[in-house]
Amino acid sequence: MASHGARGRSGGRPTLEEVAARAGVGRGTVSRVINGSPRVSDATRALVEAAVAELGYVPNTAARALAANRTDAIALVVPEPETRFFAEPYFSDMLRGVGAALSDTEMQLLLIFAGSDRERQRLAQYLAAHRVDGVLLVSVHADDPLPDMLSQLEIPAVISGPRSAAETLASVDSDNYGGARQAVEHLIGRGRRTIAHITGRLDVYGAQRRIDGYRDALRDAGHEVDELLIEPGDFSEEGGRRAMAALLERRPDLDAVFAASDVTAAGARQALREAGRRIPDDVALVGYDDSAIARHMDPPLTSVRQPIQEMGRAMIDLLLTEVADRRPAVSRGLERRQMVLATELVDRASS
Amino acid sequence: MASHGARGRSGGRPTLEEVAARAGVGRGTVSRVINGSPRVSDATRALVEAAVAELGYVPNTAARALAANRTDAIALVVPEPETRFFAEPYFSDMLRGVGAALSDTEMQLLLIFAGSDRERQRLAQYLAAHRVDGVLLVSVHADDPLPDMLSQLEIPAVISGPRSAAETLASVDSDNYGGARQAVEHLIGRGRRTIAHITGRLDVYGAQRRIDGYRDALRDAGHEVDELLIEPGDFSEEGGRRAMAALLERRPDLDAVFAASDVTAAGARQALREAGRRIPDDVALVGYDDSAIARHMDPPLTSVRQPIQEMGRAMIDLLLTEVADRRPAVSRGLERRQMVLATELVDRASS
DNA sequence: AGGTACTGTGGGAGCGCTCCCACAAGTGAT
DNA sequence: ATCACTTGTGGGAGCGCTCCCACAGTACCT
Repeated sequence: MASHGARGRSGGRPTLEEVAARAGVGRGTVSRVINGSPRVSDATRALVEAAVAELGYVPNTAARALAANRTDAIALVVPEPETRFFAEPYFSDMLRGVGAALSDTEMQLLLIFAGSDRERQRLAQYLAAHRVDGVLLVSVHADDPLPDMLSQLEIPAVISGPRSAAETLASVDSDNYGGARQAVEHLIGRGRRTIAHITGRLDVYGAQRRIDGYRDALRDAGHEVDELLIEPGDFSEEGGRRAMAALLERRPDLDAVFAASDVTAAGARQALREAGRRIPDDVALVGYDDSAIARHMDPPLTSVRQPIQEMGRAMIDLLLTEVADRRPAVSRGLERRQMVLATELVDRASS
Repeated sequence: MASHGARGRSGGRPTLEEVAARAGVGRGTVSRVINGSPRVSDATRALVEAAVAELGYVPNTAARALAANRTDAIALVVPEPETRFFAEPYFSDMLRGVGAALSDTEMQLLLIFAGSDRERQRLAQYLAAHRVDGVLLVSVHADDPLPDMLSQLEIPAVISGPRSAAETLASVDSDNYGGARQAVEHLIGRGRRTIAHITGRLDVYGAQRRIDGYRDALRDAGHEVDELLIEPGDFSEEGGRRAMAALLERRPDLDAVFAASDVTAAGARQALREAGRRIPDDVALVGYDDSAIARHMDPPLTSVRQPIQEMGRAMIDLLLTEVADRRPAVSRGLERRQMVLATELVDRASS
């Protein structure tokens, strides 16, 4: 049938040249029409479009990539094992936002996991080959070499959750400081007096910002900040349980807890229950993320919602701008592009 | 270290030609080394490899794709909305298996959702542009036009779960018939006498096979098959609930139920509970999929496990063979390639 | 009349590969 | 010595685009 050896004149997919011949114009003109250049008369454009439709012409991506030195693809790099990716609603929401923002584009999204060393290796190779025009980085730890590799290769990148206040990459983040303030102010407003905080991993910038927000909210309300009420966690359930137990031992009189994540709050709840404290009667509990866990907890957990889908959109916006400008924002000496999106407190029965 | 400034003519990435110059050989020879051709002497190979390492050469994928007319990429097409994808462990397991099988390959995996019409449109465009060498199709309904489109475009494809016994595409499936038999034989072995079956969607081939397995297992054990004990479901929880209620009304004396999916079993459990039947004391319950639901049900659900990761691997094996052979298996007139993998009964407290 | 500026168009020159033919050199049978 | 292979190698000819220069045509000045 169709494809024997010599895929000659008319056998395979139509080429630009064939469309040009059909429309009775030159190759350049067809290219202009395909790429939406304004420098084509309406009559010619119509002619070309007809030919394209008749032949069912679809541009050859490889040829375009080779000639134009771009791939029309960006990667969403997840430096976590796949399991984490599927377990945490954060990622799927992010993917949704990114996908939505990309759907009006010709850009294609690649999902790349870099959890294992092996996968890291592959990714490095991949990036070195410049197989994507830009990279979206989510969930990056402070000491990850990935961002630097990206700068080195001059690949535009946007990070969700800057690594520090001095983040050099373009970044999108939710307002961790403000979110923490909301949580604490809410608890104060409910009449709680002794409010503890179980932090996230201390090497995560966002976790630090939440601590800052916690402190400032108390201070601004005229409470003093008792360092004994701050206990480090690590975003995990077990960490939350341990931290809560420690806090209860140290300050049995506490009447509220702000946990740095919903999962942490779940752990804390467990410890509270074991200690015979009722939620919210004895101790009010507020989490962070507004994940499915929060909605299904017993009692449902008051939590700080991050606009994750919107963050995904914002990342794409930033990235596409940089890609269009053909180099990372920082190397153009432009003002650093850091976006911070507002959070929202979702009030449920736990507080 | 490796990459300082003046690399070759223009300062960009090194090309084949530059590697050739550096190694003092011809372009063709370098290409041969890169692609692992045996027709290169060991001495020359060493020379070229050294040059590659020194220059940090990485092949240009676009150029290769253009010249060789292949993309070294395959797509995993999920004709479902993203939400389903993340909700069902089936997909993540599949992805794991596929990823693992692909990790020794140069092949790149693309994850493409085609849940909405819009996404469908994009996918069609994508396939028409031949941007992948092959396609993995999961969760395809009987009337989906996708498989035909693929054949039309002569894109190699492997489907998980054939659409019928006469599936033309290469396919991988678990042994639905055998799995159902295992479930029913298990119930018979436990001394159950009146075993009902809540089916899956009847337009899904696998669901039909499970009904066949149910029937034959009963027959072979000397039981007669009572059609009143077979109630159609649709794989959903609500469907399971409804079906169970209908069965209880019709045959209040039943003492076991084989449900076509864990989710269905969850619905059935609800109906049983409402009717005051205890599990497994009054009615034994067996599901299908061995999903997280099964493990977390109360009581934990006996279920038929499908080797989903292995299925992913098998799909890749089939697909890569077809891709290497450059056209769909069926058009080569080869024996159809249908793989069927064994299932395993996971015995828990519900039976 | 000539000059200048634009708009629309055609087509050459690559982009960096793979494929394949040509050919030199070696090997062994006749 | 001739022929017939085999092995290893070089490099031409594309693959189907984009980029950009050249140039015809038109418009509006001097």
